[in-house]
Amino acid sequence: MSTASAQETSNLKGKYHHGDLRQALIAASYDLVNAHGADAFSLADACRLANVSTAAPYRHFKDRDEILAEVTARGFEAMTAKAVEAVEAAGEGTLDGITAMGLAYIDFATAEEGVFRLMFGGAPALEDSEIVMEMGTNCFGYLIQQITAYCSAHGLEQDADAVAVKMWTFVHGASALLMDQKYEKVTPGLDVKRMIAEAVPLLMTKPG
Amino acid sequence: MSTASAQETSNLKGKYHHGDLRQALIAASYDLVNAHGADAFSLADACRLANVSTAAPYRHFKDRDEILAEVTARGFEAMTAKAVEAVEAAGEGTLDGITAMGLAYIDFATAEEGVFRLMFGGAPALEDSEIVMEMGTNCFGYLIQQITAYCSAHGLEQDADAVAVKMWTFVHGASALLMDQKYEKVTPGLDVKRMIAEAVPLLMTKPG
DNA sequence: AACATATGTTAGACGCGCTAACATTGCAAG
DNA sequence: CTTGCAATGTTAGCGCGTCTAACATATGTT
Repeated sequence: MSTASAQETSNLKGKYHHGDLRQALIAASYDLVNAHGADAFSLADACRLANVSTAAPYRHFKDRDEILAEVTARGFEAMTAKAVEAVEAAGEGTLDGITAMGLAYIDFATAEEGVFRLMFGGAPALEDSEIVMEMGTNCFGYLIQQITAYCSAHGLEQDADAVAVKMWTFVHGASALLMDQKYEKVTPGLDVKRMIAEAVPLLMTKPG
Repeated sequence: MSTASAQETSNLKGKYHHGDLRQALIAASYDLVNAHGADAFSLADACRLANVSTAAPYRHFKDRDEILAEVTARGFEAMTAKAVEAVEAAGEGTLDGITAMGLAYIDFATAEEGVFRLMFGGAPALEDSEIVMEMGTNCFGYLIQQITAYCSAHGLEQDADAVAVKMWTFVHGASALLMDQKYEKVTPGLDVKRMIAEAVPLLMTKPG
């Protein structure tokens, strides 16, 4: 989702109606959030990137939060795409595929840290957005699908939902701690990929 | 009897030089961060709570981040205390104790959400603080201690560090997703305590 | 060509972080 | 006790950000 073209689209001739300011602002905001975090993100910066005045965004968005909600939605979109791609490469309905999906989640979190934090940062205004919520369930649904496929293919009778929740929990925790560099401060030499690969089968086994 | 007016919450008597503004500001900030999140936290609000002008804090703190660092440190302190207490109640070096520590972690996250988010929100200015870092390692060290005790008592030869990291990862992920109410949106009836109680033994078993 | 609509601009209100200059209090030494 | 200094608090004000209102320009429909 890297869009250095945020300016390109705006500079068509000396136009003074920007080609598609809405998209340009979303793209610019996405990059800015990734670069400096959502806290430090300012609408004004996005405006400078798009070469418009600071009042221009309000023709397209209600307020700052509405742009961030849009960025959040793009984030879920991108993450889901990355996860699907990873699974397809490693094999659908396989343990490798499921592990790969977890790793893709973590990769996304570290590669697009700012946006990931926004997606899971608990800004109440964003949580309510229809589109954001739908994207989230989509992504999780895909995980359940993979686990169900694996279980039924191997005659396991685990509750796929329960397994999926544990998996998500673990992978999300790893993402968060990785981003915060908490691991390094506490267990310096940790191999995260290996940890995930170990934990996935463990969480797959039936408890009790 | 009550000679003093009603405004003695922050201080003794109607003093013009606030008794201990530094502590009062930290306490006010702690509460505000918990109430509205670190993003929405404004130094000005804390000043109003303490009945001082917005310039007063700068006699005690370099800038806003320095107050937040102090709040963060208090957070780690409180969390560690809660964890230790929980372990001692459930039994040191036992599986129940270890599980209880995980639950205490989650309890803290949901009860003091704003501060927890601050502790793990990845504000780079705060990460460097000596005191914050020390508090973090303290808390993790205690977990390792418990796991080591349990393993040696039961003749298990797992790497306590590896187990501890997995446990922390899982519990931290659960905290994050709980705070964001992501579980409710995806698996409505989830019993989180039960999930933790199931996952702890699984993560304790040796991989491979 | 002319109007209506969409889109962008300038001006400005308001709040926040932070600094500088000024005021007051408490403490210590004469 | 008084005097003077250091600590602590206040008022004014700059710069920046969000957002609104009034004004200006492009687009396209008739």
